[in-house]
Amino acid sequence: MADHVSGKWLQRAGLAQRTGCNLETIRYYERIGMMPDPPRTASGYRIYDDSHVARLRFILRARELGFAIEQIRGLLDLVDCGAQTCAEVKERTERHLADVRAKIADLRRIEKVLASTAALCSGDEVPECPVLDALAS
Amino acid sequence: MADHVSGKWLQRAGLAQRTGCNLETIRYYERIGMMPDPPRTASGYRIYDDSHVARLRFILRARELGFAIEQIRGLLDLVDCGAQTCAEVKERTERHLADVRAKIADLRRIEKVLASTAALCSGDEVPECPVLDALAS
DNA sequence: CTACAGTCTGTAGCAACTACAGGCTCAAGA
DNA sequence: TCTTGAGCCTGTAGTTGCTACAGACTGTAG
Repeated sequence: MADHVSGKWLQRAGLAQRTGCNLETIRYYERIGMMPDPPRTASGYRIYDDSHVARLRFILRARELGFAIEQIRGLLDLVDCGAQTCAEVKERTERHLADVRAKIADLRRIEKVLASTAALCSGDEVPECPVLDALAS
Repeated sequence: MADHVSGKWLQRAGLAQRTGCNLETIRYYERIGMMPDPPRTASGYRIYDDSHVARLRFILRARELGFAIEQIRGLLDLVDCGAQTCAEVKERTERHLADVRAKIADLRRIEKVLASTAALCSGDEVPECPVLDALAS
């Protein structure tokens, strides 16, 4: 049980540290089947290797780019089957990109309303407020 | 029990219809204390009037502008106490605006990465894909 | 030999809803 | 008058993506 110190394999904390992933999130990904059930030591401790590091990094990068868990699962399924094609992945990426752009558009609309309404505020210690008026109207 | 038809007061579905709010969401807002517990008919049906319509619209508008429930609760608390000042509301609005702008910045970073990576894709029926490479790297 | 850090499991909580199931009530048509 | 069906009631579970705990066990260092 000292090989995880010598670096031959990793325990959960090691995987977390190598990937920047939260400790509990690893277990969560295993539970929902994004990460495989890892082999165990005789006493039940999880054993990870570089393949786990790579897969978890893939998931985390995709999450950083805003892909939903189910979308990432889809990508991983493709790759796991060796069935991925650049055409398919590109299409999925562009669909996701469209979602991202829609969210940006939503937020920019919100930003405009907030900024223009707040700009009407006197900022004085008075009860009347254009922001409240806008919300109540 | 016919006054809600004549328009003197509203039942839950009427309030939902007047505000565009989902039926169940009304009950949810009552449960978490954003909306007051409404008076009831003898048989337990909720009774709403214009004050409920106004308050619910306030909440829904604020939600549309991305305010979190707790922020809205804060604004409503101010107003309910008559303690609101334009200065205070402006400050809260600008804090929220900063959050919105941060989210936009995040999404734009994501958008750039997605767009530039997808642009590298051949889109062909080949297994190699720049998007997958970027995620795996 | 004993601390104590690390791991294990199951479960509960977060935001902000949404959607049932199973039981009442009310108004309208036969 | 009776019945049908829509609408209301309550409690609870599901959603997404984690995060955090409690209580038990294990492994290592002093």
